[in-house]
Amino acid sequence: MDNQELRKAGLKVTLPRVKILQQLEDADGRHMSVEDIYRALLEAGEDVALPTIYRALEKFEQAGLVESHKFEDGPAVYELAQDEHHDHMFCLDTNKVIEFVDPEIEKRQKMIAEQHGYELVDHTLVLYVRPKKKS
Amino acid sequence: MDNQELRKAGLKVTLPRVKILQQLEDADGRHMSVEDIYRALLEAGEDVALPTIYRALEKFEQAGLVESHKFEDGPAVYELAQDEHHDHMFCLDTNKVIEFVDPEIEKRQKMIAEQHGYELVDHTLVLYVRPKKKS
DNA sequence: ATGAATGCAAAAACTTTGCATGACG
DNA sequence: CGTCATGCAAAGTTTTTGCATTCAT
Repeated sequence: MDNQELRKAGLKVTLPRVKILQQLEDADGRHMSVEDIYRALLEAGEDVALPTIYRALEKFEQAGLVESHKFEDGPAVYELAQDEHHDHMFCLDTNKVIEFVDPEIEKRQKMIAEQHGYELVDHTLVLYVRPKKKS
Repeated sequence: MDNQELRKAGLKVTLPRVKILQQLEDADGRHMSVEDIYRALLEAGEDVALPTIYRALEKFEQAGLVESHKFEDGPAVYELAQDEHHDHMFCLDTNKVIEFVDPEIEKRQKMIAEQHGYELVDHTLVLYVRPKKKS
């Protein structure tokens, strides 16, 4: 099943790639770092080298299968690409990541870029938040 | 004059700190990496160690004197803190950085955080753009 | 068979830390 | 003077690269 995804993306189907993709699927929305994937595979008895994971994810991203993000400091994290674009909210207390979309914000970004004579290629928007304290 | 800024911020006024702050002032809006500052100081005949620059900027940022940003990959870049908050547009062709503010986007960010039960502490918004191609 | 992917080791890029010395207040 | 900043060297973290071997098609 992953094989189809990879093949469809024009990527050679190898065991490491299938396993890495599976990890992201099993993560079911949670964002994983390369290290996370590496350790998860180790525990599953699969021994995949770190550079392989970096290279696979790079390919996956180029193919549009996954997206990477960098929150605050720390390593890049990866998630399966979803149908609709979304931005992220990062909770500074719990490190929890929440996804959201705001059509109005999206629209204005495009508008602002164009007002400056540019074409909007991509954007990153991360809201750093804390649980609202009840007063 | 920088001395006042530093003193006012409760920071000990040392030669390296003054020189570093000067570089950011001379940069006049352009964002500088630690390496940029380091080399600029070297060329100016000032010999300041890299860790000193990192540590000084860390202090400056805590004191609200400077802001740091990370665009795509590459090193963190620093700029003098300005009165009003702003976001950034990063040109993928020229690496030029353009600053902008959109009150509507600001408002909606806050709203979205609150709708999810959070308090908006900070945010990063970077538009990655390319010069509009004339068709 | 051929080109691409892997694994290993090594390096690169950026940043931080430990510790002895020196400077600010 | 006591404390904090500095410089140096070394290490830490994350990511990339070179190269020989293996694998997919």
